[in-house]
Amino acid sequence: MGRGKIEIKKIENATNRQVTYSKRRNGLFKKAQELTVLCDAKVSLIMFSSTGKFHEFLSPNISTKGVFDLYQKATGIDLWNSHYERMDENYRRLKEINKKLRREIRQRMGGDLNELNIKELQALEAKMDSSLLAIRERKPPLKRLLTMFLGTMSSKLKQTNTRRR
Amino acid sequence: MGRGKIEIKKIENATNRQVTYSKRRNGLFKKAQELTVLCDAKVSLIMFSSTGKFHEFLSPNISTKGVFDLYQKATGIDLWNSHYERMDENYRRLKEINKKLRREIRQRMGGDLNELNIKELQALEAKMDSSLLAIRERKPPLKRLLTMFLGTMSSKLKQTNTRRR
DNA sequence: AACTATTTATAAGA
DNA sequence: TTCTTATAAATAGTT
Repeated sequence: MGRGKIEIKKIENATNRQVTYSKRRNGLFKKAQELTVLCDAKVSLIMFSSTGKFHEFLSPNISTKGVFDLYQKATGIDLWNSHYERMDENYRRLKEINKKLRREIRQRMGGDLNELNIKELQALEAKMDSSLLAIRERKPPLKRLLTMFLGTMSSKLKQTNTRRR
Repeated sequence: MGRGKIEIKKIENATNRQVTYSKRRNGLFKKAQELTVLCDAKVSLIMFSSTGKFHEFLSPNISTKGVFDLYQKATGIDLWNSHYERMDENYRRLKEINKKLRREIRQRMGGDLNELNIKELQALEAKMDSSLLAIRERKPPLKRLLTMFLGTMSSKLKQTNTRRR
């Protein structure tokens, strides 16, 4: 639609490409706007030019985060999922490390201090287990789990260090 | 563009609205496709009809995740923000724990084994530092950092356990 | 889902 | 960039 028909292939001249991008971007935005109003639709249109310039259109009364959430519901692709999978994986790894540390401590040291450490570690593990249960139900941030784990670990170390002095 | 001019306002008749949505949606997708090819642009177009039906167009050689990452860079609105903040925070906490563990080991044990551990831990820490630098530049998954840390930790423990037997 | 009279978008030029 | 305008393309109303 113009003075001549054009083939749909990359415009090699960078200036022409830029001009066409600018014109057609406006056209696309206008169409998106019209669709939004005419059909009461939600539209998210995000574009990056070949030079990396960013432009977006977003229907009123929706946010990018909102689109993102709807997208996940619609596609079943949970972009946050890998996050929680990693959390689980890290939890298992921490637990494994925990076991090895406990074994190492048992091998290296004897006596009440060792026993106390084991008890503390067991209590920690129970805490982590229940915490993980809660997380699996409601998926709160990783932060909470690690804060709990590291906080307990930290105070344990402080105690044992103090005890030795 | 049609038999008559229309006003841009919500089409009240639900059937007409649906028909228009379908027609214009196809038009928008075609335009998005053409823009992608002509201008070598990256386009993400996500739409939800008034009845909640989902449709999307995505330029080849980009993912929805990729668009969101670019979106964040462009806008400064970081939807994954808390994720990476947590990663940084966890890194600092792990490093702190690391220091405490090293101090504890130094206090509890002496000899070559201890020196070796310190060297290994220092090497680990250097690895983590450079890894974190890379992460701050390119933001790869948390997994990579932790896998590196835990993997090294794990093999270190295996070595020290074996050495004792 | 097709058709087609019209409106709208836009390619090329200024 | 912005405007102009001849022409291509999209689509509103109809079948």
